[in-house]
Amino acid sequence: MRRIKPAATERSPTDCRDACARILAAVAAIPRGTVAAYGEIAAAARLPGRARMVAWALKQAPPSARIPWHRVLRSDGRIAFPEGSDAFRQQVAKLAREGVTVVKGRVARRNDGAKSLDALLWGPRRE
DNA sequence: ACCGTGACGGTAT
DNA sequence: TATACCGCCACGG
Repeated sequence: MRRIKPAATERSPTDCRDACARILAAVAAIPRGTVAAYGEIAAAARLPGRARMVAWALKQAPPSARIPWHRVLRSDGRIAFPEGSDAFRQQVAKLAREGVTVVKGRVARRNDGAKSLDALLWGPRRE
């Protein structure tokens, strides 16, 4: 596991060392072609209520870690970046390459699939 | 130590 | 459905 941050922040039980590792692992576990919400990842990383920390972890993660960050969306299925921004377009492109389409900043419902966004988005997750 | 700022989320309006 | 608020937590000024 790579060093996430210099010693400065590694002092409290809530610091990055373990939490961050779990977060990145959770994101890496999202199946290709599916997506998950920041809050979902936080919960999976045993950090309920700390969705913002997921965003932070992804931001500071080096590209070399190859984390599938594009599979992480807001709980309402919308892209977290401002529409039109570089990151926004990049995420849409990456998702499209996995068969996930985005309309107006929000992940589109699968034509024949689930009736609700949740069923589509989180469907692959075990029940 | 205080405070504003987020790749957030849930509830109320 | 779309906003507005407020709770959340780590960072940086």
